[in-house]
Amino acid sequence: MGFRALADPTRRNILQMLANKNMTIAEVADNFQMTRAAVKKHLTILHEGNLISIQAEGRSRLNSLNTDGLKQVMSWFDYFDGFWDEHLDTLKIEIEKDMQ
Amino acid sequence: MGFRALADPTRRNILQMLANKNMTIAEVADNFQMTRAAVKKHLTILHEGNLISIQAEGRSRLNSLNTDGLKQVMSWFDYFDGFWDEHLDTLKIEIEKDMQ
DNA sequence: TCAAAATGATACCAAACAGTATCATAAAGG
DNA sequence: CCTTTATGATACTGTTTGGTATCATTTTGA
Repeated sequence: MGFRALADPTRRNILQMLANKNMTIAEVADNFQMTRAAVKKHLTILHEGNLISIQAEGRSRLNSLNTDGLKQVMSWFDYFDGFWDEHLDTLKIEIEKDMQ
Repeated sequence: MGFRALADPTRRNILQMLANKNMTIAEVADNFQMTRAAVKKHLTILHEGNLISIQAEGRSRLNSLNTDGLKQVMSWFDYFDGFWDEHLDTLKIEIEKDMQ
């Protein structure tokens, strides 16, 4: 699953950047302190996690969000859909607060 | 963020188990091959990621899902809400397929 | 065609991680 | 009390990860 790709804050940051604009490796790297090679590794991991697409254009690679991959990760949480209704933890806490 | 806690498949598995039933450490460990100590480490990481709550009961610890933490992680994806509308990648692909 | 630009690839390192093994506590039950 | 049960804590190990440094490859433009 793409969850491993989401574990690193730099990679989550990259995804948010790519939501606003498709960027080459160099462009992405400009937004970080680390070397371009390190950024490229992150992009590779994001690609392996199906969270971004990489399109070759001449000598550069244009990175863009992979909608399907993101949605697929999000859909993991669907498993808990039934849970939200059954266990209203937050509500219970609020009620207990009121009773004090 | 709790994303790191979600990176490991064992931990995602544990969360799904806890969605059905609150369990002690030993109970959770019964569902895996690894040692109880290893499972407990995973539970600790899940707790640090605010994805589960641990309630002491006598000499045992009852682990349960932390609704708030889960929702918080899910809400990270809200950042991309606007993206789904603007970039209909999947739709575009389908149209291109039809035109062939 | 040659140098710069963009990336690929690889070796390397320190830190983090998953897991085991082992011993120490704490609480229940008899 | 004493033993069992459930957990805490720690040391140790192999692997992965995030990052750098370095060199190779490909494309572009003068």
